Amino acid sequence: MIPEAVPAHAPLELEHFLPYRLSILSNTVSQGIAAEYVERFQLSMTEWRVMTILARFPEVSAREVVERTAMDKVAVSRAVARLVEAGRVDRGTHDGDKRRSVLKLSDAGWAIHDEVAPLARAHERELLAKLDEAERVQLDRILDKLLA
Amino acid sequence: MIPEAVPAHAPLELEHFLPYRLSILSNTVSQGIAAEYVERFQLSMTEWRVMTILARFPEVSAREVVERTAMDKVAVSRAVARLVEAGRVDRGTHDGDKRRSVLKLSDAGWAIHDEVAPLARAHERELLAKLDEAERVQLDRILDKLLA
DNA sequence: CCGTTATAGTTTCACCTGTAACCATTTGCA
DNA sequence: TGCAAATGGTTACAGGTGAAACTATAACGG
Repeated sequence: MIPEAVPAHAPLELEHFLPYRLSILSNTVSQGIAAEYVERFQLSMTEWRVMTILARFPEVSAREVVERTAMDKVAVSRAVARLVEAGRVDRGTHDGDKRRSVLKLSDAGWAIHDEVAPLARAHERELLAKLDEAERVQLDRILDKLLA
Repeated sequence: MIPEAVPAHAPLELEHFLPYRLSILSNTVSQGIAAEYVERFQLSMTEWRVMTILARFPEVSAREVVERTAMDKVAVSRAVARLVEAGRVDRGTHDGDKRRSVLKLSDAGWAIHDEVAPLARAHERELLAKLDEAERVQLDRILDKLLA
């Protein structure tokens, strides 16, 4: 038996470690977009996410927002409270179930949405411009699988 | 001129919006891994990240950790402070530059590293198992490009 | 040399976040 | 019916986070 050298410890190589790379990429991208609206509209990232859901599915309850965004229910509750406070979202009560809220963008909310959405899309395009068409298709398929 | 209907507003479709999908995926994966060590070792995600850097690049300064992780310098400072406090990292001072710290894992730090690293790798394997070999190669190339 | 500027790292502050406990309402079933 | 369990949503608390200000040391330029 030849004596072994130091057992090596096998450190992770972060630069090839998928969860790490995803985290860096996601943070970079999201913060890049957020930088455009956080200051300009005093709008947090969670608030913006809620707004995008309300834009796409009007008259939903807070619970549906939670389901559709995978955000924490407390985070949604607070984001909605701030949006209502700021006059960007109208909150009503569901007929027949007084627990449920009914949320929708106000005119002011829509105005902000219509300014921010194109900025967000532009960022996405910029990101995707780094890939060729085949790669874009591949990425889409891969994300579908990983998110399933 | 035919009067237009409602101007449409063109809401983002989050479920096809790349930054959003990346964010969901990244959070799911990172939290899945963190769930394994946060409770068990009283170790935060930022502390673990610092440890992985120190495992791979012994004797670095806090600044180098910042550069390699894209983490905030304040976050690193605090994570290091807690790790030192817990006896998992030894902090020295650089010869010839008293501002710089010299960080490395202690034996206790290595022991934790050697337990957590395989768990992290197992999670990565589990995630990648959803893809076939061609897709894994594609994903790697795509991430290289997007992160460049 | 000596004063200005830059750098490594920490502290402070104001805010965001998740967990758990909570309140009000509704549902389910005995 | 009527009461326990479930559900929608908020509040309280105990951290975590980044920006900006601060301290100590080092580098630079006259």
